[in-house]
Amino acid sequence: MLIGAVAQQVGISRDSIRFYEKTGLIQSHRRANGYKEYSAQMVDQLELIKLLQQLGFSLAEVAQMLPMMQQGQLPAVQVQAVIDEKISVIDQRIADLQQLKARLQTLPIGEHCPLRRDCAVGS
Amino acid sequence: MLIGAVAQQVGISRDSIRFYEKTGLIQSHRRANGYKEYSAQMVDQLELIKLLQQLGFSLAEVAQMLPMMQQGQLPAVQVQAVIDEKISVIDQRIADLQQLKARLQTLPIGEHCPLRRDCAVGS
DNA sequence: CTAAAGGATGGAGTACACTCCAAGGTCAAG
DNA sequence: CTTGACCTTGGAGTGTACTCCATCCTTTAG
Repeated sequence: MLIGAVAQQVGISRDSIRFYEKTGLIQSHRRANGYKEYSAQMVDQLELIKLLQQLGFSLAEVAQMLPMMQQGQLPAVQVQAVIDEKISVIDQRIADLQQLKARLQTLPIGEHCPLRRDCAVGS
Repeated sequence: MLIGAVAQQVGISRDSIRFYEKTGLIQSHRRANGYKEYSAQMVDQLELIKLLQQLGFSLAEVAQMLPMMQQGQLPAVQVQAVIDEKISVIDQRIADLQQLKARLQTLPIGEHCPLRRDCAVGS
């Protein structure tokens, strides 16, 4: 596939893809005419990148996680350590989010106010 | 408290605090000498800001969430809608993180490789 | 009285992740 | 053989969130 098709399928811009390539996050090969050619797996890979980013990982972190996730078979011991570390980051983040959610849910929202003029509604 | 003490307690820079103030996220009042004075609650507030940011909310979003969270008594209906929206964002984020964690945990890490030369360990 | 440790301000600079633009090449359709 | 849609590169510009710097003011210790 060419860049435009990939961009459309993943739902990101061509410029983002070019940017990722420039920074070495992804690779492509060239057609005879100089156009970049992307495989179907690239769509998956870019979707993964997109997801990881939405979850708050920086591109540097994504670059670290990608090779672990995209391959079917993985090196070993040291990689497991990195994965464990990422998992604990994720666990912490989940815990924080749950705590935040609880905090939001238990806010005392009073019958107070609905339409009274002594009620200062922000906006 | 003065800015330095607050910064140290929260674990952020004075410049960050000044930046938050410049953008209207927080407020302080002045001492007679022109120095900014911060209350003890400001420490809590800044810790909340820090947490929300770590969870991936932008300062704009934090600005929207802060007034809801710091007050004891809240306006009402429309605010509840905003809170519900934030909670669903949080739920989605938790779900994604859990899925990602599962994906990381089920990666096929082979006995493959530990110290063989045909093993391409990234770095 | 002076020096050091803080505080204030304004403005420039930085890192990250794009985003936009200009100038030009490629290719299928009419 | 031109038009239009798509591709290329390089480089400039943007938004967010700081970070650093220079210059100046205030307060406390010696």
